[in-house]
Formats: sequence, C-alpha cells, structure tokens
Amino acid sequence: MISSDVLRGYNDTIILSLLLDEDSYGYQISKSIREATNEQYVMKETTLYSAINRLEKNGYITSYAGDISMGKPRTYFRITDDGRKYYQAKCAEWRLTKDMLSVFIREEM
Amino acid sequence: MISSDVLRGYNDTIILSLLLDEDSYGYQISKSIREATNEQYVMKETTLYSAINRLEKNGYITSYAGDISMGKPRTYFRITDDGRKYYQAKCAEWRLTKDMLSVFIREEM
DNA sequence: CAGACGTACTACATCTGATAAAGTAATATT
DNA sequence: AATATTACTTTATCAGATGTAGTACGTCTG
Repeated sequence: MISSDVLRGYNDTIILSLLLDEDSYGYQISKSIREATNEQYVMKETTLYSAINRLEKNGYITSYAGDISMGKPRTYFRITDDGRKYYQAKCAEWRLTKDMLSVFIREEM
Repeated sequence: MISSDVLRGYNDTIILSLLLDEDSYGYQISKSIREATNEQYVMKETTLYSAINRLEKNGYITSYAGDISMGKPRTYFRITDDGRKYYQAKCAEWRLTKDMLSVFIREEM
C-alpha cells in the first residue's frame, strides 16, 4: 500500500501529467491513474476533486462543459501553459528529492 | 532548497537511517542530514524534534542522558528493534512509491 | 557569584493537503 | 413519476510541517 503522505503535493502533478496527453474529466482521470499504476494507487474521490479545484484556482488547468454519457454532463479539463511550467518544475523537484532521499534508504540490511 | 513538505512522512525514516549507524542527539542528527545532502536539505528544528518525539512515542527509538558539552546535557537516542522494522518497511514503501510516481514524471518535454 | 551566553530542547498556534461521510445536481431509464 | 447512474460538492477532521517564542540547564566572564 502506498503512503499518501509521500505523494502529498504530487497528486496535482499526477493529474497534470495525464492532462498533457489529452483533456479529461474526473472519472476518467481517476481510471487512468488506476490503470497506469496497475491498481497500486487509487486516488480517493475527494482527493481528486480537491486537487482539481486547486489546480483550476491556481490557473494550471481550465474547464469546459463536455458531452453527456449518462447522468450529469462531464466537465473536461485542459492544462494551461502555466500548468505545463508547474508540471516541469515539480518533475525537477521530484528528481532532486528522489536522489536526496535515496541516500537514507538502504536496499538491504 | 528542498521543502520538507515533499518529504512529509519520511523525516522519521531519515532520522532512523542515521541512528542505524550510531546513537545520536538532536543537534548532531540535524548536522548529519545537512552533510549527507550537501546542505541541500536542512531539517527545521521544530520538524526534527517533533519527529523525534513521535518516534519515541511510537517505540521506534529510546533515549538516555548523555554527556555535557556546553549547556544543557544532551539526550541521546537509540533505535529499537521496532524502529529497525519500521525503517525497513518505510524503505520498501519508498521504493514502491518511487517506481509508481516515476510513471508520471517525464525527463523532458 | 550574578548575569550573560550557548546548547538543547518545548509549547503553542497555524497552515496545507488528504480523506471520510454525506449530500446535491443533472440526465437517462423504466 | 420514480429510480438509477454519473459527476461532482460540502463539511468536518486529521496529521505532519513549520514559524514564533519561550524554557531548562550548564559554562564562562567580570
């Protein structure tokens, strides 16, 4: 089981990474994450939407009404230029963090 | 400069990793972290001590009075068997998390 | 030997992101 | 019209990080 604490602050990055490929909406984003991680990481519904709202508030994504499948119409999200920049910055930060923490992680004992 | 928020949940692991080598006390642990990361990561004083208190409360470390250098006597910390187990579990968790998140991190764009 | 100084913490308040529980909204189906 | 389905929103709570400030204990200096 994956600790959500270490991913804290990276849920936004995960979502942006998917939106780089194509516009998407809540349920599909959630599904993509599950599939990309072989069901290892399932982002909670409230975590997903609070991340989405934060991203939109920060100007990293924009939304537009989409088509209907069954039920309430979907809201699609598209990454913005600021979102791309933020994504790149977070990727760089992640690489630094990863290398740094690896100093304290031992393969075997 | 790395934000400790990124490492949230792994500050405990970092401290345990240092205590695997030798017993230590607050100030020295802090210094070791700085040195091991080439000053890239400087754990805040309050973060350090709150992590230490949490570790002790959870039974992952024990403390004993040490000698004096100048000022208040040091409290030394020693990792327990439970602490070793916890450390190993966190290392395993970290490897999983690292691989998982790497799916969403792109080297270049 | 009193007061300044240094080391080693502790207390308290605040912030952010994750998340549980529950509710709302819009549309299709029966 | 009632129910089901999909797509969210609202509200409240929690933990870990961190800023600000203060305390405790010892040495050093005049």
